[in-house]
Amino acid sequence: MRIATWNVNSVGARLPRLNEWLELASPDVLCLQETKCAGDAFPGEGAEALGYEIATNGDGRWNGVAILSRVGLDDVSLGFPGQPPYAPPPDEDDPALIGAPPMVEARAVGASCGGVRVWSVYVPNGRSLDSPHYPYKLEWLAALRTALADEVKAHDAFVVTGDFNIAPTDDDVWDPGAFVGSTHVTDAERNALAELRGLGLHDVIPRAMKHDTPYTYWDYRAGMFHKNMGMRIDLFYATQKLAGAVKDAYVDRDARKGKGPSDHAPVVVDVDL
DNA sequence: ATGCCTTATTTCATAAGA
Repeated sequence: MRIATWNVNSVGARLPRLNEWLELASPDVLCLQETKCAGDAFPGEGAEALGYEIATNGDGRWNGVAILSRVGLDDVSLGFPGQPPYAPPPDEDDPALIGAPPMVEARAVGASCGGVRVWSVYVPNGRSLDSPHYPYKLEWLAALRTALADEVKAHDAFVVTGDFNIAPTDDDVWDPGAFVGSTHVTDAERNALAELRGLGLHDVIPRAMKHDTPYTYWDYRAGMFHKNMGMRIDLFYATQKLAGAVKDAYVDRDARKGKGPSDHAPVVVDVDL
């Protein structure tokens, strides 16, 4: 069984690359993040023609997650119990936003696929350490851990995967010095990952395919992909049952090349259950 | 080696991404 995750940075803009990649890599389950489309607007005809069922959770312009599966798609959860809304402080300069209800964003979708409980997550970015988005990120991760505790107990074969927007160690960024004072590398964020692992989840680290650095994201700007100035922020956290069944795991950096790529590469994990 | 930013929208400018 092949399970993959990919932040596509808009499924609409990435549609030709996505459908091409589905045929090429032929995953049984594909978790998507940053689909950037409403749930009922997901352009899934190409995937369905290849035999995939699709579960989507979408907001529209931002966020958006999905699971594509050709090995069954049951017990779909849009978001998780207790998922906190994003509620920034009122913006005095924008009266239209004052009094707007806080919004639970489309950042998580769960489903049971071929005997594996799968969650596709897009963790909030955090933006900067002094932004309200940063405590939101930490709160979101704490709530995710609480919600998944029961799921991990209930499913031997379990994985939560996607764009965590956290580099687990300094080895997971090209230059730790460039991140001093930034999000994605703080002790608080890394502790949140450690808390998740504390549920009994294992970080399945993929092969890099090149450079011995299994980065999954490279900024579009300044040729950073070509200089291998990247980060490993797309993670695959699996129970022992699933992690112990892994036969191969790799970053498909070829998908980061060529015309119209996402800024993230897919992570592909092969398991023999 | 595979190319020097991209996305959707409040569109010819902006916010967000990480």
